[in-house]
Amino acid sequence: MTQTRDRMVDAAFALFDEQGYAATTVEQIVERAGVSRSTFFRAFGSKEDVIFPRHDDVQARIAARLATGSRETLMLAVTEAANLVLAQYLEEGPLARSRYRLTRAVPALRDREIASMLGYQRLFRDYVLRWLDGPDAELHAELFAGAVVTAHNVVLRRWLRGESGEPRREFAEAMETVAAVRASWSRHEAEPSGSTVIVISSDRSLDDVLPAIRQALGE
Amino acid sequence: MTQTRDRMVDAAFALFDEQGYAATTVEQIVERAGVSRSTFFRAFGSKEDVIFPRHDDVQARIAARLATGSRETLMLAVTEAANLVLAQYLEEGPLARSRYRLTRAVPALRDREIASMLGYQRLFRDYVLRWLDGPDAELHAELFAGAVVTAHNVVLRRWLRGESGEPRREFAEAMETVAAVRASWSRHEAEPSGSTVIVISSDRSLDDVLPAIRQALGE
DNA sequence: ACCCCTAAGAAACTCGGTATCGTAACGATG
DNA sequence: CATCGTTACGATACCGAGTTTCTTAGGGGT
Repeated sequence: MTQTRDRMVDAAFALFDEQGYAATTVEQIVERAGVSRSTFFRAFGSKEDVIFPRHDDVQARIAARLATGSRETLMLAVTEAANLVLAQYLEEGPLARSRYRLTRAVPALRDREIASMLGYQRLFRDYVLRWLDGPDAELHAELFAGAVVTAHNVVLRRWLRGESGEPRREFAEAMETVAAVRASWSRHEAEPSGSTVIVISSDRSLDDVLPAIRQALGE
Repeated sequence: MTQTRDRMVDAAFALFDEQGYAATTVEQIVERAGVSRSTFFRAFGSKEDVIFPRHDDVQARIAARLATGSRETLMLAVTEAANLVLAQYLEEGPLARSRYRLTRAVPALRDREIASMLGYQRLFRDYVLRWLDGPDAELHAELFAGAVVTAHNVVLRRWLRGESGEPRREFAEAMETVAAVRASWSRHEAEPSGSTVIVISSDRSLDDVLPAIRQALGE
């Protein structure tokens, strides 16, 4: 039953809040939840896993979302996949906040969460790599996936700390920065023609130079 | 003594190679090294730590390198700091290769290594953040630090797999890509004047449009 | 010869995690 | 209705990592 699972999660978080993570034994958790030790380890596998009860879910949902898509919808697919992660945290509400307190206090749990984020990042990277080519495809895929996860984490942490009221919008904005990053190299690998990025130095101001360029392009 | 430490490291890696990580007990390691269990845990703290014997060293050396520097030498400082990590691995030689095999095979160790890399990344981020400002400083610092570590890891993994003969040069090249990424947003926060990045779409070819732009700028 | 400090060993204990076996509930099938 | 397989849970015993505490040996300085 998923009920007993929830009871264990609740008992665990409550005890972690009261006594701290290390000071709480699995014994105490299962006692409060009214189940046996066997049941706990069957459900979670480890004491750490009870902190991230929906991790497998999210991983599966991301994989499902990324299973579709094409080269053109790459950015959209990854953005939506990252949104799945964000949505999961937002949905958890107070539970996510409790976890944040725990992961701030206990290095082992922080590492655990980082590792799970890196799991998502690997999914993104592998997906992106399917649609990239060229000698630096590996580097580009890795940088892009890393940037997406980083953008997500920055926004997520702001929300967890209560500094953000509109995390979804903030994430969308952060992803625009990431998109700019990607644009800075994406042209080098598969010039689709019709559009070009140029970087030039000039000591004239933007307002001064822009009309001249528009005119040159329009000519 | 650092000698007993080395003996334990050698014994541990040898046994991990022979029997695998999980199947090797600390008992067996200390027996082969000719020391007591107490000594092992005093030196390493955990069975996992023996895999990353120089981690604390590197962390300290990076912190020392980053202690100096200014806004202008930011990129140089971080590049050199990342080079310290790369140099440590290259110096370890076969030991680094053994560790790579282990971290590929044992998820717990892979997570452990990822966490240590993220430790470096945090150092980079905090350092970079000292020299950035603006509303998106946090995001930019995080993205930049992440990109540096990612670039390092891509090159390092290529070397660990034996696919790279010149990792130092490859890393320098990868850092050029990272520098380009940074350039794509660094202008937005502290316009130093005299130089501008412009992104424009046009259906004309680069060869066609470039002379026209040069002329417009030179006019 | 004395003291002090550090490195190492010994032994007992806690607790997370695994393996094995037993059993109650339940639906499908004959 | 009886039987069988499956699923979920409990009970017990065991392993091994990591901690704590106490003891011992060396080594260096006053």
